[in-house]
Amino acid sequence: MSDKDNFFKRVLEVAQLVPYGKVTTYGNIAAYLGSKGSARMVGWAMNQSHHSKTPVPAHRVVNRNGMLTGKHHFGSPNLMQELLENEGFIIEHNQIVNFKENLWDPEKMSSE
DNA sequence: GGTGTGACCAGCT
DNA sequence: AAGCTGGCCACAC
Repeated sequence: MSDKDNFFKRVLEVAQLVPYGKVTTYGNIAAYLGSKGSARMVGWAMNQSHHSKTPVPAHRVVNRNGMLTGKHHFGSPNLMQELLENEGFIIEHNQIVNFKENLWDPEKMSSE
């Protein structure tokens, strides 16, 4: 395995672990990886997630406010919202209304 | 090899 | 109260 992919790939893996109808935050993923302050890196990995061979549900990853900050990176700015709404989410002003209700934490799995 | 930036977060002014 | 800067780690030029 490539050692350089440790963080980058780890973020993608966690993102792929997010179940249907659930969302997680950059900070949670970063904290789960042990680097709470590297939330930016999580977003960066998401940017490269398009480059990743594996399909990454980046639309299930939002910021701490539940806002679709990265919707602009999905190819279509409304694509992210459509995907979330398709999973039963309620988006208002680019923000997930029931975000907190469907918030999923990687640490909560504790299946490591 | 140094500088800048990036889909963020939290603290300080 | 709101705005801004710093900090974190990795990648591109």
